[in-house]
Amino acid sequence: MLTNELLPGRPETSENRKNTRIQARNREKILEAATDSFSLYGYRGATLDQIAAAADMSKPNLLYYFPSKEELYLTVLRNILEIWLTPLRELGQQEEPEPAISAYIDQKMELSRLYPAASRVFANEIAAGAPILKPVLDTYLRNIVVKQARVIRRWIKQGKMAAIDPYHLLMMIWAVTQHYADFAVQIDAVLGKTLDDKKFYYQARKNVKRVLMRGIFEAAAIRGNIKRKRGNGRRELA
Amino acid sequence: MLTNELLPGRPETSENRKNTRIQARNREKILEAATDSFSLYGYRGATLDQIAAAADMSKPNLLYYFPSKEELYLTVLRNILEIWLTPLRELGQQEEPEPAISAYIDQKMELSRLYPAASRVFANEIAAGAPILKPVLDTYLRNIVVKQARVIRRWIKQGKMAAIDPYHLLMMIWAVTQHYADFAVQIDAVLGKTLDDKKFYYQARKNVKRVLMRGIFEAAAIRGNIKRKRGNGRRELA
DNA sequence: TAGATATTTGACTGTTTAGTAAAATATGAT
DNA sequence: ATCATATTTTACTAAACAGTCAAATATCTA
Repeated sequence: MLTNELLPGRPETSENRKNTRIQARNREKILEAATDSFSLYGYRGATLDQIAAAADMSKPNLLYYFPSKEELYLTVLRNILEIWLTPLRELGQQEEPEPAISAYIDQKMELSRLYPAASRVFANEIAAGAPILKPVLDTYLRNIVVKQARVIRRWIKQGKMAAIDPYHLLMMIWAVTQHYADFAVQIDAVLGKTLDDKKFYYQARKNVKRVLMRGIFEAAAIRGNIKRKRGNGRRELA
Repeated sequence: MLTNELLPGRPETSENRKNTRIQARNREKILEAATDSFSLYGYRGATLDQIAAAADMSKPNLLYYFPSKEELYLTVLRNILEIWLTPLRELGQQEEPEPAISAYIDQKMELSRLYPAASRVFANEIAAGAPILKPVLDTYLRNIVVKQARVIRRWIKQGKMAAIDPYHLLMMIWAVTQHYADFAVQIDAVLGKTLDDKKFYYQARKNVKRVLMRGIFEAAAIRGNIKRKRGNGRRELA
């Protein structure tokens, strides 16, 4: 697993993990309960008593599977990172920007639908100053983003999309798609809908893509950019 | 103050608040420290000891000004609501959509720049299931949003903007603008910049508006919408 | 079925938490 | 300066917290 190296603590290996059915089932139950608790209350606000109760076992039993609250949190974060980074790595591997960005938005929306609690754990970790993830963001995430930004910049130079700064473009996509998970309660309060509602999910995705894709690929903007870009030699965008 | 009625607890009145200079100064110091703490750790994760230390006073002294942790949190939330709802109320009061939405995005970006910690407290409250704000979201926020959505729908019918569902449109604006506050640490880790950097702030705003405004006001999309809308009598958008 | 090992739990510890009580100190008006 | 009142602090409580320990129970293998 790639993310094993990205975070401290003792990752799962065949040596320190007993591979019984009970182990697998209970670890899964605990991780689910922990993701929910951390997503609601953050690392400090979540309690092992509560997580243990939600996983239907005693606290010492939970600590039999995860030696400490921090180790449990690290495991949750590792899983989230794995899920979150995969689509981003694939973004720049495609030839044409339109299907690439369209697919990326689809994937991010799907993640918000499938793992809303995980999204909130991530958001919480960032809001808390990323005490655990900071080193990963500084190095690993940064590298991926820089790489994807280069690809996007090439697409812009080729006149295939509007001259949007790649970094802000990526952040906008993250912001909009993750919003549906992170602010699900607010959306539910105002509209009475969540992404679990299929119709609402498709409607959200359609509107998001309509605005973003038009904003990025509007013909006039692309032509205008090429003309302007010819005039000066600056590499900096936006 | 409008938001006094929106949340429970004892709001500030001239009767229960002594209007001395010391009161005003210390209450302000406490609210600043509390906003920081709540933004980092959420309601449950924040501690009065820490807040008191950050405000340079003993915990009992803090409790002299705010009778409980919850009352302190309520006061912080009340301030945030006041700041956050004002621009939204003004959005639909203008005649033309383009300057209205443009100004709204500007205002939201400005709030993210000026009050990033407040933005994170709000995000945290929502992520935690909005235990306090739920009633406000269900009624007050919902009413404002429904009202603004009606105005936006009228603009669309008049062919002044593309047929984006007003609710999703508002959420996209919230998502993108608040992202710069809520994920400031991530942005700083990847780009080495925050909204405190003036150049970065203007660059962020320019790119955000470029994508969103084009997505909403692209000429072809608006014309296309009018033609389509003429064909059928459906009111539902998107 | 017996023995070894894996799993689970009740009872506990030391620490941190929100909040209290009462006394000490500072401030402002006369 | 004096007194009433406002502010601050020290010492405390009860509950909640992460984590330990040893004993009890379940499961698996021979």
